[in-house]
Amino acid sequence: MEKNANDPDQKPRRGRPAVDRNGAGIKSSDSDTGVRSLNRALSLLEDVATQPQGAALGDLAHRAGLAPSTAHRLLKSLELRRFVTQDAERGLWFTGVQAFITGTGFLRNRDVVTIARPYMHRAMEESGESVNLAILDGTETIYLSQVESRQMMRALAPPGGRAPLHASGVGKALLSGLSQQSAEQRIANLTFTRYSDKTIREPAALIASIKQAKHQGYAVDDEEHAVGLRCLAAPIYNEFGEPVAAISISGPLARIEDSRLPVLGDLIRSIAQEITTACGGKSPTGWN
Amino acid sequence: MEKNANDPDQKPRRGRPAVDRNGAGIKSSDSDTGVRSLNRALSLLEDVATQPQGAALGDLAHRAGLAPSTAHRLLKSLELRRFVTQDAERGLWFTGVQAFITGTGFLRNRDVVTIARPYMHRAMEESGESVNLAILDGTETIYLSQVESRQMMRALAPPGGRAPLHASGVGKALLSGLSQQSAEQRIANLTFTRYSDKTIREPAALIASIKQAKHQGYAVDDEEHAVGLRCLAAPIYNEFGEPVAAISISGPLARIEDSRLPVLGDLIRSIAQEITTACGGKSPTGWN
DNA sequence: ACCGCTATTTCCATAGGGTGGAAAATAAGG
DNA sequence: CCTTATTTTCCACCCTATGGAAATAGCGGT
Repeated sequence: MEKNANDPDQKPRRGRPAVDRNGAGIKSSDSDTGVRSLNRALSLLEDVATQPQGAALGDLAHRAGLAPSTAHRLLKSLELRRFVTQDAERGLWFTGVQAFITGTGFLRNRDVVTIARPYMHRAMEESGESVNLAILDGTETIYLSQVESRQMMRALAPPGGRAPLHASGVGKALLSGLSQQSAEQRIANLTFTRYSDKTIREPAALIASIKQAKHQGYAVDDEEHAVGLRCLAAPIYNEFGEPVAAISISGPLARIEDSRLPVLGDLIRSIAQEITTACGGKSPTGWN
Repeated sequence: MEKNANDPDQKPRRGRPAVDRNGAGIKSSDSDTGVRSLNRALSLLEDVATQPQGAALGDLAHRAGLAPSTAHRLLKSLELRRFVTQDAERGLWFTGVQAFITGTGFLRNRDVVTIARPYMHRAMEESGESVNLAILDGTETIYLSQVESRQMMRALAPPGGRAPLHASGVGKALLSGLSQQSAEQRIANLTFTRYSDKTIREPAALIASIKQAKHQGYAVDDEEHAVGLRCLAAPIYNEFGEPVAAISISGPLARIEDSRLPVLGDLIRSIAQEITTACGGKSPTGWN
């Protein structure tokens, strides 16, 4: 994915060659490129999606820098296609089914999600904790699917959610799957946001942590993203030995004690290996 | 959801009242309502999402009834926001990350319970019997919500209550939604507690009953849990085709006669299907 | 109960922008 | 090498999205 975004060497395809109109690939905030009404509608759609409690027309219009009437027309148009829904009583706007259905089209391409599903179930059964699958996207990871633990208290990583590379099990696992060079390159672009006292806040420490992860085959997030939350993760490789996804087990500190770390670590590592094999992938051979 | 579509009794909200401009709530195919460019872009987006192998510009334009140049402009605009991605080598279009992220906003708001509610009401009205929603939890099912019948004598399944997998309509419906392998695995762990003369007490009989349920699309509990109580149930699936919940109609033997079984069975099956769709789920494709 | 106040929804004249045909550019096929 | 298929760009026209204003209706204070 995202081949156009970062690959400097793309094979030319048919047709008149595309030309980079705006200097860099910088995403202009709203105007100046693309179809205006579409851009605005997508802004509204994204905004609505980030408001679990529902969003009011006025606020949406204000945040998008639009006149209420314009925002209203676009929302009504989105509603017609079921991309958003309006609450009948309070008039608040929510994300609609069609947006979800369309969005999951993203998953159909990557059969990793489908293939991994039964393995994730098994990992949940064997560990008793929630199991997540995530992919790399720039300086973040994005959760694609989750199998929830049956415990009352359980970790939540809703599909579509994001996690930082430097402060998540899946993030460190994905980094550990890259070559040292690519990993350090990505690390150089990170902003080390602090989430807890234990959050890694400098490149050197992160690189050390990743080296250890690479050595033992799984990455550990020990309350680095949220207090009381521990997480063990391992990378899944494609046929080129590139990490395409990572799988993780996450649960409360109370249940994931020190003594269980090696056990669960080995579990997640071997399951990641199985998924890699099932997908037709292989672990990277060139160890650098 | 869809409160505006079928609920005849909506509370009026603030502002100028909405007026149904086009006679029925009929979704006009493409034009005549809404912002045109947005409609067209959403058509393209939906189309792209249904093409796991990627879609070519020409085909997309043709299917949407657009000039290639127009389709291209809209797609480029969607690409800018990462709602679609273009394969660098072959120029094919795929669903983008942002569509996925935005779409999952749908899950954060409205869960199965909320979405199912109006459908449960309808099922109650059409059947005259109590309607229940339950989820799978280990070797039991848990009732999440109920719409009570208006009859004097009616079945009660209070939210929070539990029912065994082998002796309840919802239990058997949930099992029928699993792959045969997972189902038999769970059945192996059951203790076949006896509730009535008709309670199924051995794995083979349960498997047979579930196979029939899978075949006809709904499960039947014929006084297997309580004497005089009959129950018809069907599974609700998530986006992975996994059964996440089941909906059931339950009432006294006196009212649910043999002749009504197929009728009510079809009712509950089709309503479960509707809820599945409304939740963004899909029936399992790979048959065991 | 009355009266602002605020928020949503509709309407409409305007002009800004989306549209589609055609041309340009390129790869694939014969 | 020439033709065909496909993508991408360009541009003048005219349709359509735009946003201010009006209409409608809760909400809250007095």
